[in-house]
Amino acid sequence: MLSSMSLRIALLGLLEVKGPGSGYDLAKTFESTAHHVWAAGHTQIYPELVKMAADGLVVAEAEGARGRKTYTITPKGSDELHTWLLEHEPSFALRSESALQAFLLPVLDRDEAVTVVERIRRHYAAWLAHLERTQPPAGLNGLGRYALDLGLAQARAGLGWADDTLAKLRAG
Amino acid sequence: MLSSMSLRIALLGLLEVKGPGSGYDLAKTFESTAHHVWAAGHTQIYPELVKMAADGLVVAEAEGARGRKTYTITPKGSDELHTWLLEHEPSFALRSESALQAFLLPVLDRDEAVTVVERIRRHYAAWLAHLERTQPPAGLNGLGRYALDLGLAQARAGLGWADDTLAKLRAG
DNA sequence: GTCCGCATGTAAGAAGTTACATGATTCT
DNA sequence: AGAATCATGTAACTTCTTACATGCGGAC
Repeated sequence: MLSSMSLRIALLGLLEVKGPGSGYDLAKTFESTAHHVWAAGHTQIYPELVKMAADGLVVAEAEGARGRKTYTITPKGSDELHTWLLEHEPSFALRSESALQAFLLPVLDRDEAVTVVERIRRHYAAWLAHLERTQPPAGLNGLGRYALDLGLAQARAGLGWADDTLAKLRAG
Repeated sequence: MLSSMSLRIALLGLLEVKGPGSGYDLAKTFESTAHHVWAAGHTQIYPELVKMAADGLVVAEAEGARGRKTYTITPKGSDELHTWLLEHEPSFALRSESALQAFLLPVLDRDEAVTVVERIRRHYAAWLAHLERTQPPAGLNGLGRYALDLGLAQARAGLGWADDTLAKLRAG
């Protein structure tokens, strides 16, 4: 077993809850439901499904129009999903461009720093607005509802940080 | 210019504030000060410095014991750093294993979900404790102080989410 | 019939991880 | 002398991004 393979896990989760689907379906669902926890486009998803099939985590039935393949999760795939959830210690490999900008603020003079923090603030505000518009998707058996709460909490924390920091910068 | 190159920027920031240093110095400083905003080990840093030197963002003086090279930021490097800070729109490419676990919670039964959230809670608690112990490093001219606040806010948000979620799971 | 969205992919390269390799200095 | 830590690197691999390529089906 490899160390990360989070994309696999996310795909297995969608297949387990939504039932069988094509790569295209998965890519769409990914975009609309899982994008804020793990981003991945179709160019990453298609080859990954092929590998997962080779590893016996999913099965593909080649079928219908323009070579559309429908993937179904196997018992082995379901096992892998549950094992990962129960046993994998999530890594805190943080890699955030806004946090990096925050880190580097002291190299700027005050006005520049204000500009940068205002932009970060707008980003958090936009993200928060987006999440507030997002309803936990129907037909997914609750999948994503807890992550949505987490996202909201993090976005609000970021927004609060930006406001505090702007106040500090303007006062100092 | 490439789209991301955040590692370069982080290194330029350290060189600008701390003054010249070797790859080893930078790797150490990275680990102790910037790790919570952008993780990178020496195997990534050494080759990157070579490329940055080739691009004229830093200069290396080969010197002293065991081939230790000291890198100094150039005006061009400083330019690049400031331009990035002022102009780069940070991307929100989120990729968090804990958020993914949160997303997938509904595939588990209640007791399993509680176990997973408790583990995530421990992680946020450990992170928070670590950040609370961390003092904004002296000798770095304030570098990292704002990112530290941001990290604290995010860790507290995560901890709060875990507590709320545990309450919900146990009540439901 | 032609345009648009559906649907599937490949290829090249950048970024990041893990494991390995090597030699110099300092401490005991 | 031996151990620990300083200090630098390479190689192989996985993961992710960007750009390109292709063909079907329905709408007009």
